[in-house]
Amino acid sequence: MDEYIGIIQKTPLFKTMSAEETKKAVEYLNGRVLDYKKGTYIFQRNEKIKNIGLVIKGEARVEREDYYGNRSIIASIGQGDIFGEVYACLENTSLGVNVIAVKDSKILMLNMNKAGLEKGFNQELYARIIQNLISILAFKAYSLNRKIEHITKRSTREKLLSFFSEQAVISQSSSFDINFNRQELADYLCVDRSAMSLELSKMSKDGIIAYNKNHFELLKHS
Amino acid sequence: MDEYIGIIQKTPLFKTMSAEETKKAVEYLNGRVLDYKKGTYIFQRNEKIKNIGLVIKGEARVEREDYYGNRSIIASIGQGDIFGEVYACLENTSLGVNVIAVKDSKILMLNMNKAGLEKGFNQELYARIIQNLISILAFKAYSLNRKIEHITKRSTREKLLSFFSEQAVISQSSSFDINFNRQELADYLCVDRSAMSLELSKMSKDGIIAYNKNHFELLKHS
DNA sequence: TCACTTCCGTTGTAAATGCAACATACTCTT
DNA sequence: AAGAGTATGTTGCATTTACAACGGAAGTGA
Repeated sequence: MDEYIGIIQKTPLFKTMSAEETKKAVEYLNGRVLDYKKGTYIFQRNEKIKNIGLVIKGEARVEREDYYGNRSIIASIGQGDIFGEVYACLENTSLGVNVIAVKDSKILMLNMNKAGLEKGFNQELYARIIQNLISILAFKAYSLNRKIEHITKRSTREKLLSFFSEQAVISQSSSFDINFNRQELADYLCVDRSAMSLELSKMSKDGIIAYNKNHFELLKHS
Repeated sequence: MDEYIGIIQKTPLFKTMSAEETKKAVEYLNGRVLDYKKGTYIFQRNEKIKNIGLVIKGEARVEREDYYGNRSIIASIGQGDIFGEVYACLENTSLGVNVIAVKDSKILMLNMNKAGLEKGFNQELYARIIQNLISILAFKAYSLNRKIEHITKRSTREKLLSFFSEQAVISQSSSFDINFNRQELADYLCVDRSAMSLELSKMSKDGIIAYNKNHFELLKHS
């Protein structure tokens, strides 16, 4: 276990913790490192999970299977990423997705039960873990909310303006850089890349925005 | 305060608690009932909030203001609903929306700081509040995730099938009732109601689904 | 410099969507 | 049963979008 502490420590769940504290925390949470062969299930649909997974080595994939058996990839999970935290915190909800190892992987399983508090563990440390968990969940809800706000806009132009407007507010300036390339931005906003490029051109012609590569500026209009 | 315990107790934050425990819990969380006149701000953009609000009486509205000053309504919050829980749990993120009283309102403000744990409060009770908070946040992330999965589908038909497929999986049956009427379903999936109705007809003609009012059935195809 | 790749913008076309307007069906009240 | 009001289905049309295909620009490595 000790050899992995470096990776473990970097995850948001153990934020603000020293290596020593992380080690203790992992112990509190009943941490166990499990090996999964490429192609095997880590979590399976309809399971009720109580553990959060943390990828120490390898890679996993979250897949959803619909009514017809069609599979679609929801997310890829690499080293240092955690998964299952939402379902592990929902007692009455069984997993709606499969998590599969796409390479031979080592996964740290952490039991997030409230049990820890009662067993005379270091309470201050436990409180920090819980605090971190809350931050992770809150940030997730926050991010998803922002995304939904953009993609619920009906037209490509509105989606772009919604996104740009947010960026402007965040950077407290009418001009800002974005972290997406065109394809990524199109995926994020759920539109076609070329259609988006076209719309960007139009918006520029209409004098609403100006841009150069990944630098954008909102021009004063309404 | 005591007169409101009935309302307070019903919120998810105090789930599984008796009236007596709820009273204690509110005390732990430094609960204060504040009055807001119609039209006044409860929370304002750029604030860093530490309190969760709970509507005891009246009604509030969450609004976002974009770069151009245009306002749009994000949500309405009525008696028994809580708000601000996501931002209150994010230390470094200031509020991106305004919360405004749309009627004269009484709001219970609850301080969710980790402070409680240290001050010799009833630990078991505190743990349950935290557990409830975690459940609320996890459920929020879960719900948003599901919605995003549906609305990121590119066509109306795919969105509908994504939604129906989930309903089928949930009810473990190919036929099920839905809780939305057409307009609500259209809003949820971010499509035009009439276009959606048309698509439903087509899907029925194509033999993919059968439906009557709010009862739907997925027919075996791929 | 020359291939090679990746990213981005442009064009044309077919298809999907939003929108408005109307028709029909259902619900509720009196 | 009548009538009002609401929910749902249908139609036609204008617009938007996705998709495919291409060309140019910029970056990379030999």
